[in-house]
Amino acid sequence: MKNEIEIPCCDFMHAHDELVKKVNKNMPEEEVLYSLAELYKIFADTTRIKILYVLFESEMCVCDIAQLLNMSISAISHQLRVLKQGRLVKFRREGKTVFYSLSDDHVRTIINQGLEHIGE
Amino acid sequence: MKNEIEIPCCDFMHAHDELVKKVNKNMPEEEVLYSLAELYKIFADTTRIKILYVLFESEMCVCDIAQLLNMSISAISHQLRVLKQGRLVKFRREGKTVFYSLSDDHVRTIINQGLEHIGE
DNA sequence: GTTATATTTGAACAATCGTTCAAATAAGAA
DNA sequence: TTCTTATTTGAACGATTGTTCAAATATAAC
Repeated sequence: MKNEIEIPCCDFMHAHDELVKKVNKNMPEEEVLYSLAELYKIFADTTRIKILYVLFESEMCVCDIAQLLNMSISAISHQLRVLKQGRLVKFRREGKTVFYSLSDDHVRTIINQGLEHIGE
Repeated sequence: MKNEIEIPCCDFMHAHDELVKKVNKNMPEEEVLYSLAELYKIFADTTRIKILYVLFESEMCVCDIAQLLNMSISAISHQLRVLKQGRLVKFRREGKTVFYSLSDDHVRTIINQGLEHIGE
């Protein structure tokens, strides 16, 4: 069965006008929605979550993180770049070594809320 | 340059033993890490975030959501299934119509923390 | 039973993602 | 300079993802 143009299915909206207005008013800009989704994408991978857990304890260099997680330097470096771009970690160089650390506390809060949700 | 087996790169760990123990102690089980990543994957898409924002206001049927977001019924239904499987939304049937609503308040908290992070 | 409406589902598709591998930097030591 | 170490980067690969399309249910009305 084919839909008419513009009207996907229902003959009428169940939702009344006032509610529709309210939804449209509170819906964030497309740009904000995109940034939000991008942020959660960063948390949506076990390797990156592991890296964040490691950095909960202390700043650490790429090589130590790789050894702790038993993964290749390259894989960790690629993921640190993603975390860096999302402003979830910051870094400082000391000679040949680069030390990474958490950039703020939202990371802990978001992870803790996630844990609360799944631990029901 | 090729790595030795088991040792990815550094000649020594910068991190001392006590710290390594602490990291290993606080690292959640692989299963928990997987569930966490799965949860954030659900938030990692603008369409699903939009659906959640719509449901912040009121329970709503599939068709109304589709019209509000100007998307196909099928696309919305597929995403509602993902949200349902993640226990982020619940539903009730009323005749031919299925109404969806938020299943708990972690959703709002997680989205608000995300907004705080990007809004700096 | 048939018909119409609301929703779900499966297959297909392009697009995106995470890791590996190899090569390229960056910085200090010789 | 050359050598070694620590990290980054780009290309390639298979794996996963979101949407579309078409077909399948589910429920109510006739």
